[in-house]
Amino acid sequence: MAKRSADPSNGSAPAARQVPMRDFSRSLPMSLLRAREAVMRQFRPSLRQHGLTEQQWRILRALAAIEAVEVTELARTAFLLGPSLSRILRDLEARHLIERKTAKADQRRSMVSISEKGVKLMASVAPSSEAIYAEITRRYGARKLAELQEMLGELEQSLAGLGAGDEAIAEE
Amino acid sequence: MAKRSADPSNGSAPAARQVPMRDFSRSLPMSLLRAREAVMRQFRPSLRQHGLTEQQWRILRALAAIEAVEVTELARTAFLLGPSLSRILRDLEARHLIERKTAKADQRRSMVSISEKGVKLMASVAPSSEAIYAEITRRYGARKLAELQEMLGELEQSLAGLGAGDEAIAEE
DNA sequence: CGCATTCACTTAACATGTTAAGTATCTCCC
DNA sequence: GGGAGATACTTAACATGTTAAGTGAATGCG
Repeated sequence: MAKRSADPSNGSAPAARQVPMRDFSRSLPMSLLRAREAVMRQFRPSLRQHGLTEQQWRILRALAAIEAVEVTELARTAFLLGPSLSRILRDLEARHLIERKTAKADQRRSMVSISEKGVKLMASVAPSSEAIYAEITRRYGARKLAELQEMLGELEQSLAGLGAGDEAIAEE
Repeated sequence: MAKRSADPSNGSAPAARQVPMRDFSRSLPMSLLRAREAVMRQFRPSLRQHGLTEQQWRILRALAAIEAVEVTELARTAFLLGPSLSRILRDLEARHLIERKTAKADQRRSMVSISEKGVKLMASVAPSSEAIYAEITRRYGARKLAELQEMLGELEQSLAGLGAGDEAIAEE
């Protein structure tokens, strides 16, 4: 349908087809990207209705289960880089959805926690969020979903030691 | 190690644990996000050495296999939103890695193609990129990788009809 | 023909991703 | 106890993600 015929009538066709590679659209990164987007597309409308972005929601969820965390650990939990987290925390604090106070023992650290208002917001979002997750599980199959997550985890594991490129491994 | 004990000495512990939900870190979106990041972390150093971002590389790869495409179709192929693509094309054109000319039949459309310089750049990146992909395949297992991609594709499929939230489905 | 709609982008504006640099605090060792 | 280095963030700067609005060119229809 969307197939494009060669159309040799093009007067000055530039270079192409010179670098043979795997079919791009079937690469692992693209598969992961598309799959994740297909999933997140389901959640975004509901979050948006409540004035939350995906990342803000991640932060609130990470905070909901604990009393307080340091920013660094929160970054690890919510899988955000420090600078992103720093900005988002500033905004969430301005909206009074979280609270921050510097640790007594170490003035460098600041402990972050969810506020009452944040808890209430979460409570208003959670039902719809759970419903969407349930629908995804229903469509894809609970067993298959668990298997997929298992395989994703193993993929992570198998790449764990491969480093960020310039860090020479120290233990051998 | 990183386990945090309750520490009841906290004078004014704010709200927490109020909204029971699935363990956040095991959610499907997070699994997909972490897996993709684990994969892309392998590729980024090599791309960066050649002055390319992940998205610029996606665009060049999408262009390498064809003579020319419209921007809209390129957006679909490279899985980028129009505005992102528009900016990146502007930059790639300024670097003479791609070429653009407006279609004869329809002045609105512009046909994008990779340039000679772009082809050469791709040729210099491709070997390392293929090597990395091969190493990932080796570590994870070729069969398992194919299976994973199959499952990711099925996940996409099973969510295909679920729409962007506000579009009423017409066929039932 | 004329004009409202649609279409194919591009711009704009704001949030986040990403790397590098800055700042304040803490630790350790002399 | 004092200064070098490490730590825990925060800022800065630039690229991309994301939605909405803008622009110019086709299309359709009265």
